[in-house]
Amino acid sequence: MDCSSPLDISLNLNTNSFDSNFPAKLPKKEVKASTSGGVESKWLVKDKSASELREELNRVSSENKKIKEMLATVWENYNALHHHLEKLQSQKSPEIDHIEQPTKKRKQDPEEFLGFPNGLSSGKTENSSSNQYHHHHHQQHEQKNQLLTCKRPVTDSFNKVKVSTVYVPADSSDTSLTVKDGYQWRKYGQKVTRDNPSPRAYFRCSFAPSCPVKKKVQRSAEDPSILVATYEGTHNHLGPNASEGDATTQVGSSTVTLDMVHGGHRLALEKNKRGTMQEVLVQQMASSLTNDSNFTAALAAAITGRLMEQSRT
DNA sequence: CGCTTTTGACCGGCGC
DNA sequence: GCGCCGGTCAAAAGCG
Repeated sequence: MDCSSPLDISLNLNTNSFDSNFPAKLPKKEVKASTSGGVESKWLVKDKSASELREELNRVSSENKKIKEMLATVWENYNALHHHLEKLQSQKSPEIDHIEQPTKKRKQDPEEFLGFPNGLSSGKTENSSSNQYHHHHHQQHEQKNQLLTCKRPVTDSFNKVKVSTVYVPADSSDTSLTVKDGYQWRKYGQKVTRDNPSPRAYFRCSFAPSCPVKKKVQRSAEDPSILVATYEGTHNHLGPNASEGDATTQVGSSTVTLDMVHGGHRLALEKNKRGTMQEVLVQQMASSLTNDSNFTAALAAAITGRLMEQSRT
């Protein structure tokens, strides 16, 4: 995994200062030293209003504590979800299909679509998908619809087309719907969908037709700074720049590896129907943390870094 | 000149 | 059957 990133994504939410006795213990001089610029002079000048400062410090530290707790909860939820998912995958549970949502809708909402049960592995080990492609994409299409609509009973074709969803932070001013993942893609269509003002781009692997993989990229309706890439199928060749199965995403100068295959902690935020509650919880927490998209992005990057760190140890 | 992207047309599934 | 919608096709334009 390539997680060396030029981007500074250290969890800079005062987690370094999460030492429980941080606020009480810290002498004012240290506070002064740890702050910078104009803020520093402010601290110096207001030396006499120490009680005010202490109050503010306490307030900030309690906020930090809350954030820390939230992150811990997110992490717990993530782990729980992850374990659950692994269990399901190992069992190849057939009943995964008929959980909730007996929706009569023709198609699921995009956000629901993102909660695709099969979404976790881009299938490095799965190569049966390539077999069916030369029957043409109709079959694939059928299977996909089968999956989407939950209309028919589960058959063993269920697992043939791997679908995974990857959330990639991207500059919201960047209108190009490109997610660099080490593979070469050829765009074959673009559509504006009903539930999302931003268009959806359709890509095929440039190795097509021998490689059946397709991807859809669309800006998240909720958070325009996030690109949602949906991969369908499995590459039957090695990627030109990346190890197979890893989606190495370059955002600006930073490189974030989105490992969708290995058992370790994944960076991609992926939804599972059974994990929807957790996901919603996470999102609510996230939105309650801030309305500032910059903060959100920084937080996401920070969490990503932490997850990566832990997954390596 | 060949490859890629753009974009309107077309197709098939689905709900009403 | 009709209209809506997502997905795909394919001709034209763009680009190196």
